Amino acid sequence: MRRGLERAELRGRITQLWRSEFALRTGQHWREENLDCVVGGTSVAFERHGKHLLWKLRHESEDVGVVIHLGMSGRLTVAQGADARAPHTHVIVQMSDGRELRFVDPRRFGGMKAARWEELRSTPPLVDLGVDALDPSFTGAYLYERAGASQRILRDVLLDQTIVAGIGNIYALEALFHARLHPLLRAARLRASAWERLVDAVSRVLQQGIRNGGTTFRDYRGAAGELGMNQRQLAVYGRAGLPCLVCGTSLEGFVSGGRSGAYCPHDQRRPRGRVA
DNA sequence: CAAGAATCCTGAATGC
DNA sequence: TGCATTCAGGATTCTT
Repeated sequence: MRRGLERAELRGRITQLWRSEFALRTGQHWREENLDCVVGGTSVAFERHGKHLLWKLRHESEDVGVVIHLGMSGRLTVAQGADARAPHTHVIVQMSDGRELRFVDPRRFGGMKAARWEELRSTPPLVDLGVDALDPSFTGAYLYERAGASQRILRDVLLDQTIVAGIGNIYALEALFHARLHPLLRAARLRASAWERLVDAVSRVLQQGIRNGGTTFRDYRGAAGELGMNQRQLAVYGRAGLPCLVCGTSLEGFVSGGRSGAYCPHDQRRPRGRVA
């Protein structure tokens, strides 16, 4: 998403902001959305930390930013002002060149908020996030330090954005498969070498996802509206009951914490048989 | 503390 | 065909 927006080269000035009558994510961090403060600003760059997109703007010699989270069904697209608005369009940022950045989100689990750049980086939700999953400082040693004593299952450790930011259910399950680790294994039972393996697998599945333009089951689209292709490469997510692509064993499904998952009972064995 | 459930929403798919 | 139920790339908040 970030790369697609960067490619769109939104270098003009923000002339106006339009919002639908519906709120996006409500809750502590998004309460003071302050979106109107971007009007008059000029786009500088799009950055990212985990699943949070950061739009950096210059406004009267001051750095201002917008944090965007797509939630489950959020989409950002760059459109011409005259283009028809998709259903569930909730925010439109109009640019001086006639283009618009549009936030479309049927379920409204996504969020947007604006503030001065430094404030944005030093307050929730950004300040609560762990290291980015693709940052070189995300290492086996780091994960061991943060989760090595935890009784939580590995899948949930990977989903905890305060430990490592940027991994969702799909990529967590895929990474565990590639690291040959059981998703329901308690974190405290892992050895140092396995943590390294897991970090390596996370990096590989995320980079593959980016190369393939994202994973589109239903809602995800790139900045130009294009579909992702990564759903074709998934080894375990959504494949419970189907044969493992490596060994042919029927993949096992599970539900934990209200979220479903799958793994190969042959390739992702539990070290000592006991599990969650 | 941490694990689990309920919650915020809509739409697609499935079941009867 | 129509209506009800279930489930979904997420995160927060409350309860146990």
